[in-house]
Amino acid sequence: MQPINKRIIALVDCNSFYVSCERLFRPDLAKRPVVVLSNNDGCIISRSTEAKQVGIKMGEPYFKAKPLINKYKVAVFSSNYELYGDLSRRVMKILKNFSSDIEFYSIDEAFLDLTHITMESVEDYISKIRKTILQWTGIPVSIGAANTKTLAKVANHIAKKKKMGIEEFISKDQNYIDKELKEFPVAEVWGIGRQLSAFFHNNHFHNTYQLKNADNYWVRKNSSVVVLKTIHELQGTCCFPLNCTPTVRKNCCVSRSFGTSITDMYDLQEALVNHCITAAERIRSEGLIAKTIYVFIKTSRFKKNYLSRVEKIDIPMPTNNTLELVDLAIKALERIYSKGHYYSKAGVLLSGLQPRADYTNNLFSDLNRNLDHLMNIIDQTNNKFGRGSITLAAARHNNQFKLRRQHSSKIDTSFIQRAPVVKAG
DNA sequence: TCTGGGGTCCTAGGACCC
DNA sequence: TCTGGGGTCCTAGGACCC
Repeated sequence: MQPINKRIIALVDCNSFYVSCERLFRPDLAKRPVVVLSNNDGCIISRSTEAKQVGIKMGEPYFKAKPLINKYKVAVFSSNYELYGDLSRRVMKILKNFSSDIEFYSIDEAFLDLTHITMESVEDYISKIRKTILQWTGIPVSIGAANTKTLAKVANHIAKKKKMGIEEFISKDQNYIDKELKEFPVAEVWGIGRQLSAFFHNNHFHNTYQLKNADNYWVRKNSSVVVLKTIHELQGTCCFPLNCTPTVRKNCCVSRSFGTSITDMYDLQEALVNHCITAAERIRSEGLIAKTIYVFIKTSRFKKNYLSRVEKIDIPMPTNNTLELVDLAIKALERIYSKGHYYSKAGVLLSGLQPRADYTNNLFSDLNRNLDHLMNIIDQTNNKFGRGSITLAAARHNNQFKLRRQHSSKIDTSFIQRAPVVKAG
């Protein structure tokens, strides 16, 4: 029996999003291979189709990919999150016009509930979405539509290979979908990563159609409940509903690798203070307070004598106050620091987050009121005059920690001073 | 020389309690 | 002193996602 009112879910995914953002201001790169690098110009995190075709792999370290990059004259960009964030907001804003039920899944992806569209008009509708985004922002997207998120993901993968950039399973019969699933590698299913695909491969599941028909009991016994849900989703039963109201996050982590490794505790302290300031600002902007703070430092895991240390401190009175958090972070660092190691990364994780408004004040809460007020003033000032206009002395800026960012386009479409200049005539 | 950063959820195992 | 069963909570580690 067919369930009544089967959902129609579309997945809109921006093609090679970071690369597409950079290309907006570099039309000369439209047909050339392009890659975007992670922080510190470390790894390749976005590739144009042409870059994929010449064999550059996702996540590959930049220095390892350099021979190919030179050989094929690949254009290289450092990541520019101000630009990507702004373009993402523009794309999402357009999507809201097409459905009010929308889950913003990542910087370049969103699930839309299109149940209000008739089955017959789904193809036209998603095609219209695609054209509108391309016309209004210049960003190419692929769209897949199906009854469940997992199938919409499959459809999206197929859409990526089609010229029109769309694929829908809504008006198609089961034979059509099964035929596509037989061609679809298990490793590409949403929720099946490296370990699980190896596991299924070893157990003779070679395509997604076979996975879809796997024995439930066997799967539950030998794998996890998440995989079982994934299989139900492949069969067309919704197990991962759309999450349209953003939930309060549970953690906030700020960490960076250093441009060059450091040994001195006060250098580590300076980096951690900066991360702590960022993390505190972030949770304040979301109206949250933290119950626990973790501080971690580590040496390079690619070198000998890898060292990774973490210290957890439970905060007696949950807070989002920079001064208190920085104080705790410094204490934590003093406990875990040991001399003579070359540290390559440090970070702060604020955990047990809860809305400030939900927290019941106690006898000592009044003590914090002045500090809260101070934080408000600092946040307002920094919003108005730019980040870091007011900061802590302990966050003094040392160039040593500056990220390597040698290939940045430096364009920021949300900040007029950094908009590109066009000269006429 | 050079190897990102930020999330979520599940599971197993230990501590503790009745 | 030893023993059983059942429950909760926490944590670390693993797997996944983008």
